Amino acid sequence: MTTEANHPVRTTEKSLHLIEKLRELDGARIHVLEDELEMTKGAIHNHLSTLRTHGYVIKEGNEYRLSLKVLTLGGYVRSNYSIYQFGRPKANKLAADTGMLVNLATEEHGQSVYLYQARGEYAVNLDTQVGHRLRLHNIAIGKAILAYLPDERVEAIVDEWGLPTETENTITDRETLFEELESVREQGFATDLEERTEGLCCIAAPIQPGDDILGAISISAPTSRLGDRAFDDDLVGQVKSTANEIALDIKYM
Amino acid sequence: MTTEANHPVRTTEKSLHLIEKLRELDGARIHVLEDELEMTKGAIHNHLSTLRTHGYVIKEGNEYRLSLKVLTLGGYVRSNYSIYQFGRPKANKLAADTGMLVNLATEEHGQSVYLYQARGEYAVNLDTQVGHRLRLHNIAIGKAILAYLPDERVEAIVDEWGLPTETENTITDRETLFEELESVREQGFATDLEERTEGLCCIAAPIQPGDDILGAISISAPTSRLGDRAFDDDLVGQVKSTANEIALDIKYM
DNA sequence: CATAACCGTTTTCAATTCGAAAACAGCGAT
DNA sequence: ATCGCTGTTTTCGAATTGAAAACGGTTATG
Repeated sequence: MTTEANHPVRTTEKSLHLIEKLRELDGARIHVLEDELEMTKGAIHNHLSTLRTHGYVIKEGNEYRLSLKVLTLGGYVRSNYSIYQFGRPKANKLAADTGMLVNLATEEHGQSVYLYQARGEYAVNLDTQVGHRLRLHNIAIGKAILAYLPDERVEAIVDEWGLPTETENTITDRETLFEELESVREQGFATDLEERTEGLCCIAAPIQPGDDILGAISISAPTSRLGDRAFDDDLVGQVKSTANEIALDIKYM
Repeated sequence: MTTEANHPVRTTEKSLHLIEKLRELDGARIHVLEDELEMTKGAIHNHLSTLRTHGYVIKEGNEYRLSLKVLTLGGYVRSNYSIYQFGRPKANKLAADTGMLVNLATEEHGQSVYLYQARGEYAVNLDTQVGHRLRLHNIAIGKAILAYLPDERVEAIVDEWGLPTETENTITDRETLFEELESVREQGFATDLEERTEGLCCIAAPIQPGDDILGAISISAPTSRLGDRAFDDDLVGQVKSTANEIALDIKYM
């Protein structure tokens, strides 16, 4: 899967590098960018002015930074995902019913991308936010997605992103991963037992209205809370049926 | 306030036009873009391939569309706003306490940009979403912001965006607007009584940790519900004190 | 089933445009 | 008042873009 343009537009690439760098540095002055990128200050100035004219960049004093235009754009893109449109109200309900943190995510470029979060009364505060991208192998949402992708796709994703260790519970070899995915398919849901974050567990179910997997929904909670309540409240059942409802809404929309 | 680059990078502008168009059309094929933009298909192909290499565009069959990379970027930009960082937990609490829809917004380019929404138990479903941009003159959040901007800034914003009618309650002349803003300053909060949307009312308070106004927080509810509960629950007081808490958190962070 | 129409991709090369370098201007510090 | 630092502007040679045409793959049509 090579995505090299065979006739790349170099000028556009320079602008994109500039955008990346502004993000990385949370804004910067021109002479700083001059050191970071291989461009002269005259060129940087031209690019930044152009991006500014079009509303992508804001200048405060001599500091340039990305504007909220990207947030606006991102909102538009997100609103086209049926899993977001139909999943949002269901995620709200699941959060209200369980009191937990509910996540809605899809797959892009072999990563999970968080589309929405709903917070119940006792929702944990996590490092994950809308737009964040995580690897798929060590989170419940990720494994719920991987389980319903073709094997060769999973192989390619593991090739690209690896199986890096995050906690002592992280799955780090392919064989174990494929066994796990098989058991996800048998059970219809995936779990994350402190595989990415110490003390945090998740339960996820796939959202699959047709042949293709569109994403997954999960609940996250501290290990103690999930352990206590998982069976009493049939949390697994709630997550699975929410995922099913979303899938049905999408299928017959 | 002219933001014309005096040496614009035309190639970058072409890519940006392409991005805008993809957003507008929610994705498109090359020959459609050829009709919409003044570019040949060869050029469009080069630009799209370049944007794709860098992850901004996705190709599905022969259809090109914007990827979630912009959502990711937008998330990073948003997380740099202190009003978001500190306002998010407070907005969650206000939503839980009042059961309503809570909005957090800032100003950019003379518009309001929604940074966050928190949903209480009885929150209305609205057309506003994170990232959306609205005019300032006919929403509570907007007037709460305008009231604490310098007069000449307000004038400039009205010059740029006008005071278009949305409902019969919309303020449409400058004099009334400035009177309203004066009363917002006296009272320390702003209201929207069906000025943008029939049947919807809002209460907003400014977030101003220092000399500059950073944004505002509001609650939205159907006219009937707000009317019933506004006085009983001292909703105005709750919104104002939440705004104050956020401002203090930011000031002494 | 053959053929045509259509459309995305590639190639070539002339015209455009970009940006390196240098000069300028504005601000802050000394 | 002067110097130094940086952002902006200008100029013009060099790099790159993209118009046009050819190609090739896919879908529609007779």
